[in-house]
Amino acid sequence: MDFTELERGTDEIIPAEEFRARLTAAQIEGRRLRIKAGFDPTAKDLHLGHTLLLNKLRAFQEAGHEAVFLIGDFTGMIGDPTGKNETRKPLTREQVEENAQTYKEQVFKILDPDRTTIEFNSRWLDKLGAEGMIRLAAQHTVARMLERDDFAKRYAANQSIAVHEFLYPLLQGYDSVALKADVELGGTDQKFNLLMGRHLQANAGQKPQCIMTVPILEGLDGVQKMSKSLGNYIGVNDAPNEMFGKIMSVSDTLMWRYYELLSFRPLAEIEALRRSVSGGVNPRDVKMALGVELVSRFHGAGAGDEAKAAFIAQFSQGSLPEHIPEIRVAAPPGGLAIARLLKEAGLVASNAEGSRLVDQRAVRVDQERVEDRGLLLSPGKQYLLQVGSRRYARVDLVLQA
RNA sequence: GGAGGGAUACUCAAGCGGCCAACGAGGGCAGACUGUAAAUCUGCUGGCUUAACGCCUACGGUGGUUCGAAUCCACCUCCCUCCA
Repeated sequence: MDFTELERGTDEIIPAEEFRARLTAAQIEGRRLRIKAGFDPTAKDLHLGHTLLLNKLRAFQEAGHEAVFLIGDFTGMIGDPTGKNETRKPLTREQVEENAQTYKEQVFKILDPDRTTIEFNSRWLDKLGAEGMIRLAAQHTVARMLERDDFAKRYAANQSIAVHEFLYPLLQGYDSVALKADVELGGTDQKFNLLMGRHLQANAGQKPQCIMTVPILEGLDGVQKMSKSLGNYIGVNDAPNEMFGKIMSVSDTLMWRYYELLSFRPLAEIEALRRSVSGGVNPRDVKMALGVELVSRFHGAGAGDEAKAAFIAQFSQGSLPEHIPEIRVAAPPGGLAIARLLKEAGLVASNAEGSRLVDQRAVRVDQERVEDRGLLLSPGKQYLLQVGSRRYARVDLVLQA
């Protein structure tokens, strides 16, 4: 039996031998395994980091197994403390449900809807009750809980750990018991939680799940993990040109990481690209190819090439972007100061920032660099505003009523 | 329950009566150079204002001392450590 496709791009499989044995046995018996991957609906949008897990889930799906896309609507109200050095503020049930809804639309860009089971963990956790919770908590010790990396660090650094944060891994583990999961997928930072599932399943008399971890995808900065709150993410729902642009802004080093983890190209092909770059090919072009692949994946065939063309036109040839937001702004008869206009147009956050940027020679009106922060623009005309190379607006300056 | 330490801007972190809108670092933004890359150099990084060394808001919260407080005092909230 060939495991390469399922095991590609994973970090750890525990226990590795059992994993293979289980797959083989399932095949022989003609049985489907339940593959669980949980998502925390604490954010509205999925980004490429999440797709690593989804891609993997899909691989299992294609191998004929049952993919369980678990939405942690109950646990989302706690918020997984993983990687955070502070307690998250709990979400309300409404927020969680709203986010869960948008998740569904996004995941089916990757998963096959007909072969995906969507579950919400409130289904069983709501019923658990205080008694159940206590019984669950009794199955683990504080000392072992503190083995978890981020708890250990926070404890050592004199940072607070709220008691309810200990419940998160327990509840996530209990999900595996409730689902009788055969395999659970998660990021490497989830290892502790995933192992908890094994522990609780064993206590419940179930065969403990195998766990598979996938690497954490670095964000655009190349250092911290991709996350919306850090603003270094590429969203599944990002517009094609924006998605392409973000990929192009990634460093050359990080580009290879993205190739490794996000591209569906065979590893041999990626290796060939790498050789071509050391042989003198411009890495920019290789990066564009990645952009085309990813944009097409999320926006349909052809979308990638269009985004590439738009990118070249705007940034390589310096022409204006296709879609420039148009805004109408009212001005007094004597004219409106440039900084204020930038603020009204939403290009800067405050008048002070607008003035600073003018001083920094970052502002253009009708393609002309503005040198004077005292510039007044008179009403009755349309102006093209630019701040830096990325912020644009076309403004209709009308006479104030 | 007792004793002690701490809370400063996006983050870390100085400041301990006026020279503090607050050192420094990181991050971010912008300019130069480029491939919207990296590296590097430079500038900016509270708001408002007809721009000035003007006004307003800001150093966990509330009060107080003082001509003047991030800086001193009291109480409160939260965090951490040790003891019980």
